[in-house]
Amino acid sequence: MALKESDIRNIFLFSELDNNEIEKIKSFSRHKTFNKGEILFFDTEPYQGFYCIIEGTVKLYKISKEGREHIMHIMKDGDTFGEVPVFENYEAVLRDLAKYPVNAMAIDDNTNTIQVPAKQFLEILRNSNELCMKFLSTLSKRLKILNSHIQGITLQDIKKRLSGYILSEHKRQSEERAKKIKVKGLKLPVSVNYIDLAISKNDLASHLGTIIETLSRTLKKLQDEDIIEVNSKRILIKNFKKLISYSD
Amino acid sequence: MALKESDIRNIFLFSELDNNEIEKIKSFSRHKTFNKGEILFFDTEPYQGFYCIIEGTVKLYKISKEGREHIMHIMKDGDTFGEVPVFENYEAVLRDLAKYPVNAMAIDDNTNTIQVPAKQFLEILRNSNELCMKFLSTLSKRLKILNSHIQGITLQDIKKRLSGYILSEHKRQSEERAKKIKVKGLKLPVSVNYIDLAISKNDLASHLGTIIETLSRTLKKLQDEDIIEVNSKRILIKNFKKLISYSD
DNA sequence: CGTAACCTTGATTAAGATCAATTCTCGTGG
DNA sequence: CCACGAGAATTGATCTTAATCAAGGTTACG
Repeated sequence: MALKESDIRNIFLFSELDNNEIEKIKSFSRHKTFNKGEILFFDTEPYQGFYCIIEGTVKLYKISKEGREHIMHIMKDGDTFGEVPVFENYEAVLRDLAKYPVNAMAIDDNTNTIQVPAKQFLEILRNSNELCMKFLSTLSKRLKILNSHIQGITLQDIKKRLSGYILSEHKRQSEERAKKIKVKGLKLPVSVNYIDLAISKNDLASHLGTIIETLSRTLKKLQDEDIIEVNSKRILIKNFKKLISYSD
Repeated sequence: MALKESDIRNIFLFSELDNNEIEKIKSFSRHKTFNKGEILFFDTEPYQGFYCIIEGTVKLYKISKEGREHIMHIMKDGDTFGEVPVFENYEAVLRDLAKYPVNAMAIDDNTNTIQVPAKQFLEILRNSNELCMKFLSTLSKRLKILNSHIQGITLQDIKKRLSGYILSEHKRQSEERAKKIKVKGLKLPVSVNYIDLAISKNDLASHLGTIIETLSRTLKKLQDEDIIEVNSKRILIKNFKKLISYSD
């Protein structure tokens, strides 16, 4: 399947480039599709370039010596990842000495991506202030997310972290729905009081810095307090106020 | 005390700007000095612009509802911080609605800083690809640091985190020494097998995601294993190999 | 040399991890 | 349409790490 221009324009980073630049990026980028469980890259691998997600979900994670996993980020449609080495260790990238900073695995079937090679891309970047500003915005948003991630893990117990996650997912999924209504004209409910877990409970636990048993118990606690109701992948929010009060 | 051009050039971000740009930045930036314990900004405060450290040390931290503190970053000479809102929430900055993302406190006396107002700065940024690239590099380095920070906190116990910190400080202080020899021609020992703690043990504990009692016990454990020797602020490294093996 | 800030050490507690045993869910083939 | 089996999730019992609470010791500095 060939790369479409519209796919590229849906990537936030590239959304405002001119046709000429889009053409260039199309010409040297590779289109790659992954199934659930397939690896995009390991953190031991030589750096090849960054990825953009056209459609699907990718988890970025680290593994400890003992085999424990922690998910740093869940990336979705329109997101970009693995760009850090381009700016952080530019020299190393040019000399093929850089490595990927994390592991990346597809967690949806048919996860559809573009791989953008670093070297060719750098030339476009140097001539496009617009693109630089987009990258600055992207990296800043990521810094903000990592910041609150650290805050959660170091300053909040698991009940609070889970409450925060449910609320932020509710927000994200609402925005997602609003976007679909706007772009595709779909008739979707504007506002709902539930979230649908987009990832497995195992992955959620790993993202919250805990393990699945503890997550299970914590979900039950929130349910026992009549704050949420869990039906497999769907979590109904019955008491927003209390959930917000837990999440700080 | 007036701002000197050489002070500005020592800030990594501004090191390669032309004289004209340096003059502009000088003209609208404010020179501010803080003593130990003084606050640069709180995370509840309206955003005024970012800071550069000419000399001194600043801790960036968050506080939980219960009053526990976690130090995200320790910033030193030449470092910049608080730039994220400029790129992350540009609109909000222009309308004076943005807030600082963390709290910042000086932890050295006579911490000497420049405060750069966001609005005027944005105009220079838009016309300088060079400056954009510098920022991309700065933010990427910070992302990398936050990444390993999360990794440490979620995947390593305190002994490992402490070992890692000692080694990274040893590296940083060695580079610092090398720089001073080069720039000022000082006669310093090129290589030493100790580190001098630049921050209080309380702050170190908070940075490692623990409390001072646990830090104290962990230092003692490493000392009992004959890996380090602690003399108040100086930590002698007696067994690099073991320290490295602990730090992953 | 006195006092406050900093640090160490000990005893106890608590949150969450680990280990182990079921149970639930869902896709596949008979 | 049902039975089977595998992976996912739940639940319980126990263990571990590090936090909390409490007391005493050190250091630095006016």
